Amino acid sequence: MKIAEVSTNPSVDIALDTINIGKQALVFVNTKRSAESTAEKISMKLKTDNLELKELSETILKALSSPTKQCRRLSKCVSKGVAFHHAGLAYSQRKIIEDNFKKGLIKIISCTPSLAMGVNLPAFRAIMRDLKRYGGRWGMQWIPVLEYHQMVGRAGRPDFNDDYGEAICIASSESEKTEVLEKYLRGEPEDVYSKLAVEPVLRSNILGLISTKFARSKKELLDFFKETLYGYQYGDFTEIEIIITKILGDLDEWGFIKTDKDDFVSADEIGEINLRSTPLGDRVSQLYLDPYTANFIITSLRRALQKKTTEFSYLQMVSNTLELRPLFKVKMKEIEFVEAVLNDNAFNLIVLEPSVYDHEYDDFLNSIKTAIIFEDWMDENNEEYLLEKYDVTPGLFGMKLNLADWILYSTEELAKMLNFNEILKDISKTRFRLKKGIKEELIPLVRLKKIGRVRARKLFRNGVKDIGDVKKVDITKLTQLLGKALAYDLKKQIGEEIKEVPNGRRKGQLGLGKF
DNA sequence: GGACGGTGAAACTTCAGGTTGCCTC
DNA sequence: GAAGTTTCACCGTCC
Repeated sequence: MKIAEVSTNPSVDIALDTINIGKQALVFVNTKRSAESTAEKISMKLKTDNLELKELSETILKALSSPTKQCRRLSKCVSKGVAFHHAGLAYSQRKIIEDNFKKGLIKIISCTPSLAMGVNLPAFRAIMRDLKRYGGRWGMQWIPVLEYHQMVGRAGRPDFNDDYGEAICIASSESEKTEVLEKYLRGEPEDVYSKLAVEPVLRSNILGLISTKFARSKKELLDFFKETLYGYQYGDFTEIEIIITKILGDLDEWGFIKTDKDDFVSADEIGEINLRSTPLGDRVSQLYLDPYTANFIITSLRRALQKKTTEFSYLQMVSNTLELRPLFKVKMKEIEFVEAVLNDNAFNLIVLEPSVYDHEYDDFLNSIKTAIIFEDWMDENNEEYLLEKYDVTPGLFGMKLNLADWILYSTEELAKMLNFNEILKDISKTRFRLKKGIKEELIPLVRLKKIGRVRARKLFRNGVKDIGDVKKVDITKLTQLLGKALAYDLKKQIGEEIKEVPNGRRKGQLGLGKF
């Protein structure tokens, strides 16, 4: 098969050819940046004046309260029927792209593996530009065969009367071509390994089994794991026993379980030791927290009781948990700035700072940067600001925000269990402000339904600063600020019923949607 | 003469992804 | 390891 060479870039050419034959394609690349630039390159070769696409492009641009450069770039591509797709996109934008690719409106998506892993979006062609990916200190690595299968599996849309699909790998040389053939076309996929083998998961599961009284002794625990895929793969049970014993020791030390070791038991009996979870352990298990993280939080909170803390202290603690990884990385040019913030906050931190020479130090700095970003969000900076300043995309940020909220919720719960009442308020306040992305002064307003950070700030700027002000303010002024429906709704929320003047929108009448 | 803009090569920087809790309209 | 981005030297043009 011969494909017209329109550009110097084979994947662009194949994508354009796909459009020419009236089909759709997915282009898989190995970085977010590549996904964007490839989509851009393809779209630049295209001309369309499709009205539907134009509308779609507008919707995408307006997905966030203020568009980021990422939104603008995506919107521009979409106006030509091309899109990029990766975890950095806002959730709503991802959804729009997926839906409109299914509908056939968007012809090409250039994407990272996010698409192959998640949603099922079949296309006539799956173009695999990159089969290698950066793997840290191992340099560029071939991606797993399983992942290759995921991508190939997207080729062909039986429901669109395609009786076949095309999966195309792009090799940069003759030798690479041979390698691809050997590894992916003729090669065997890797074995599937149990996820239980990851220590945090194992820890959580052991605590869970004890907490639910599913396992009452080490022997019962061992029996359980022997039956799992994990036990099957590990094969050597003495090895498993050593790991389980170590974890039990940790759980005991952290106060999440109790063993009967205080009573005298002989070595033979040790397998029969009675295991019980403590109320604290039960809560940790209910919260789905990794016990290691739970212990980390508790020790940090103990430190918080001893010293002056700020909201930054808690944000940094949260950023330092395993759950939030991978963190936002400190870029070369940011090191100085991040270290300066670290110095300013050093006295308030409740997490011990590792030595500069420690290999953990990098991640510690990353946790500072992540906390800085959270703090900026609480200071009411928007997604556009975060992208410009830190190169943090809305999608990834949203994900971290959600995680941080969960960890702060768990922190709150643990503090309650331990009666750390002095700091409880600070934790809740931090969580609330982070979740809403607001300064302290907006807290009362945001508690109202349908009032988020943007509307609350608007009200505040216009002198409506709390519930009392909402009561006092004239309905006309409120309508000016928020629109009629919302203004009346707000008055209603605070228990003030105002008769609606006629000529308003009738009940059940809806505005025109975007589609 | 100097400000400005375009161009291309060299230097530099960075690199995929996502499940968990709980609540509320 | 490679792509994408930034930087910088160089040159031409215009006022």
